[in-house]
Amino acid sequence: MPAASPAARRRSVRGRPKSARCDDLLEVAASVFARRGYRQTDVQEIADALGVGKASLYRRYPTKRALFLAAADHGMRSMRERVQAAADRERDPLAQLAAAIRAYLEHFDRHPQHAELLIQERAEFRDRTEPTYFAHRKSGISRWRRLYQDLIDAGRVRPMPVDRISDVMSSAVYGTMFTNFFAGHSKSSAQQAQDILDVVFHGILAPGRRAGGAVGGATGGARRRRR
Amino acid sequence: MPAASPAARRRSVRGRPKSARCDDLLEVAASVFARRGYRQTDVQEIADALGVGKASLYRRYPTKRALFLAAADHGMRSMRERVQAAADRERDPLAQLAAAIRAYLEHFDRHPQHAELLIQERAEFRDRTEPTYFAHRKSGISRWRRLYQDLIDAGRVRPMPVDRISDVMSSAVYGTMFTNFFAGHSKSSAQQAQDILDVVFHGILAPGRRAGGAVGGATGGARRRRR
Amino acid sequence: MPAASPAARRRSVRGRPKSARCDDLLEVAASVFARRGYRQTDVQEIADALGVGKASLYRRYPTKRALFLAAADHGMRSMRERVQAAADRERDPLAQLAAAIRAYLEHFDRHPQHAELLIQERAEFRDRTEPTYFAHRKSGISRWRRLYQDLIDAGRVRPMPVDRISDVMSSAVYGTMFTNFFAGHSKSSAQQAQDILDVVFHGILAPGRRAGGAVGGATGGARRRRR
Amino acid sequence: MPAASPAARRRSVRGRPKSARCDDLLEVAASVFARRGYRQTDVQEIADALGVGKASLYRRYPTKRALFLAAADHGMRSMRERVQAAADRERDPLAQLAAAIRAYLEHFDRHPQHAELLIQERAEFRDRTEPTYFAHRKSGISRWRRLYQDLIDAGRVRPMPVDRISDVMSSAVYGTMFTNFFAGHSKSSAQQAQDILDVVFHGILAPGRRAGGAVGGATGGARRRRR
DNA sequence: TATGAATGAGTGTTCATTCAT
DNA sequence: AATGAATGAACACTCATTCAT
Repeated sequence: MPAASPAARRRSVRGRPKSARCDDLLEVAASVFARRGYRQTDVQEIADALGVGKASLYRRYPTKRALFLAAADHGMRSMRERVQAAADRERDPLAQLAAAIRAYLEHFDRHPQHAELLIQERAEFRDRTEPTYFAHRKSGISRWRRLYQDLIDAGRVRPMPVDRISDVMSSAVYGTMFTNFFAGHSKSSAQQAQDILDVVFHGILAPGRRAGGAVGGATGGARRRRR
Repeated sequence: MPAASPAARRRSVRGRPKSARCDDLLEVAASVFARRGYRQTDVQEIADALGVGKASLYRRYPTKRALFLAAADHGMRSMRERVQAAADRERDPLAQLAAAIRAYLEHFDRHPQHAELLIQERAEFRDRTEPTYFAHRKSGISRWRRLYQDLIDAGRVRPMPVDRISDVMSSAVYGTMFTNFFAGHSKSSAQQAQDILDVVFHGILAPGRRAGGAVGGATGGARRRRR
Repeated sequence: MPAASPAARRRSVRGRPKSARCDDLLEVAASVFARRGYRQTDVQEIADALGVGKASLYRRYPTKRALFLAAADHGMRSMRERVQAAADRERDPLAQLAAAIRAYLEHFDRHPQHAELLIQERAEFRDRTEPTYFAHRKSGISRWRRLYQDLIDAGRVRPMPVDRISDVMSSAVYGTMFTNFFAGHSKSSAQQAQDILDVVFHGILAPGRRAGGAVGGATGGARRRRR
Repeated sequence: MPAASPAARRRSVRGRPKSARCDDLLEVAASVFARRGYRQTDVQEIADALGVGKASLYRRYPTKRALFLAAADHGMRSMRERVQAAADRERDPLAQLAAAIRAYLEHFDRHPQHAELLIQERAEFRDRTEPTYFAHRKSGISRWRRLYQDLIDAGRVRPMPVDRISDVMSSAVYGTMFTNFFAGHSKSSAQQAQDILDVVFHGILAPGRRAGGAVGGATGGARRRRR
């Protein structure tokens, strides 16, 4: 189908489910929102980028805000799918974890607009009951909590509250993503994933000195069971 | 005040003297910007909060943007001072690190508006060559890199690239701060600092299993098996 | 309307059709600008006078300045058309000249706002490369220069540089218009035209004394006696 | 007195009558108003140019408007003085007229800011009962009307209403001044004065054809008494 | 008196949203 | 249904004038 006119193209998909075109729409919207920022984005720009009239956009999404949030949700959903799929391709739990982190960093690396939208969302819609990202994170986190618990039960991970693992791991990954986004990459996503895992798996203290630390030790609920 | 020259003295009393305190001004501006968001904030609101005329603000800061950036810089500066001071109160390097992390998390806990401004800045001024936060971070990071190297030299931390420690630690702390900010606290800042240190110092793997991991091995290489 | 193609036809009815008449718009704008002055005129006032929204004006003219200049150009264009038409109705060259002057003065008499805009333009847009009036004047002057030359060739006008006739005539007419505008009329436009023509055609010196004047001699040179 | 400091200079004229410094002040104000336009001129700019505080200006002139009008009046007064003086230096009435026109054009040539202020005044203060220029003109015109009448009585100027001479002459001179101002000079002021006088004194029609004109002739009150 | 600081009232321009085809 | 025109509500910034030394 070489170079159909927009009108013809549109006609040719008549009857196709809306969702396909809707995905395109949200991708385009995400790009524009990310490139220009929410406030700087004129709805007309998105309409132009899509080759449709402005009012047609308003037909599908009642407000600019709704359009933006749909685009943000779409980005998060596609990220989660990618991460899930990457994890599912591995068998070993630790390998699953590694794959997930890699996939996560790589996703935002390849789709920085999705990271941008997280920022924009927070900046503009501080009132939203739950930010898109954390809504998704919460619903995705249980898989990993289960995984951590299984590893502890299997003796591969030392006994400790799964919350602690989960929180630190999430923060490290999340912080890396934002740092990349804000300040640019210094290393590849794969290398960054390696680094996180090396530190989180093995710690940084020299083996012989582990027990004696004045900090990070048994105090404050971080009571290590082993001595 | 060692006897100013008559001319200088006269100049100093010419006209109506300045009135408002500059630090207060930036604190108030930061609060309003954080509460309402950059775009939603009418400069008039800040003027009202200060009890001054809008034009008086424009006398000191030529644009809304300049006022905002001054407030953001002010917030970062005060955070850094607090963190430095906390670290300086400790003697042991690991204790310094712990104190710094605690102070960092506590600062943003007590002054969430400073975190908010980081978001707002990114959302509105994507073009700024270097975001405030990272400008400050870069200039503050060297202290910690030296500290990590000293710990390695002293045999207290196992040999590894200081970059790796620095990046993971920074990301974990930064990610925790943003998570707190976006999704609220589940634990106290002190506890969160403990958790980070426990994981980063000791790792999560059970001692017996450390060497054999298929992933997260100690090697620096990005030995990716797939792709 | 010879059967537009379906595509063109469809495009032509896309969206809400334009409504307001452009000439009316500029006439109204000219009146308001003239009545209140450029700076004192709030664009809203023009919109109100037209019964449209302010933003609708900005749709057609991107800035207040552009709107003003369009109104000024419109005024000059309509003046020139009127003058041309009046001259074209006459056959004899001298009668053409008389008709043109009369029409010119009458135009500004009936549309004083067009004179006002010339003043306003100069006052506000000193930087404009060429004032509207003189751009129009330059392009209209050649007709008259040719006419003067023909009259000299035909022996009806005494030999002299056409520039001199053209400059003095233009200035007299232009000065009369501005005087009327600033200070009000003391006579009808037709009478003023008569007066100018009487003086410029016949001079004021008594016939017998013509040759001997100490000043204003017929020579082209700037034979200044002093300085 | 080589290069006194502003303060010293000011001190050195203490006791001197106000008017001298007032003239300087108005000249400076005129320059700034002319260079930037009335609206674009910030009172601060004039204060800076004078090396005084803004409030000190407000002490002498209660409003920006009053300051401007004083500057405009000052410019007109100095023009009239110059023109009067030039005319007074001549003995022959026609030479007086010539000298006055030359002086007038030369004044605005050398002080274009005075022309600018006439424009600005009209643009900004349309409500002023009588524009500065015409107030001055009216009070200065009687001299010339008397002069024209004397010339008619003496038989040097053909019998005609003095109004007609006065109006056409004034308009030609006024129009030339504005044309120079708006569109730049094509000739020297002295040459322009010559041209005006040549045309107004001798007319442009060839001597033999004078009587027969279809226009500019005896109609409309312009009834030439001589045949 | 002379001054610089302070400010309130005013305005050009934008754009999300609605309307009329 | 689809579209471009129309628009009201909003807001950053200016500056003549006043105020407090």
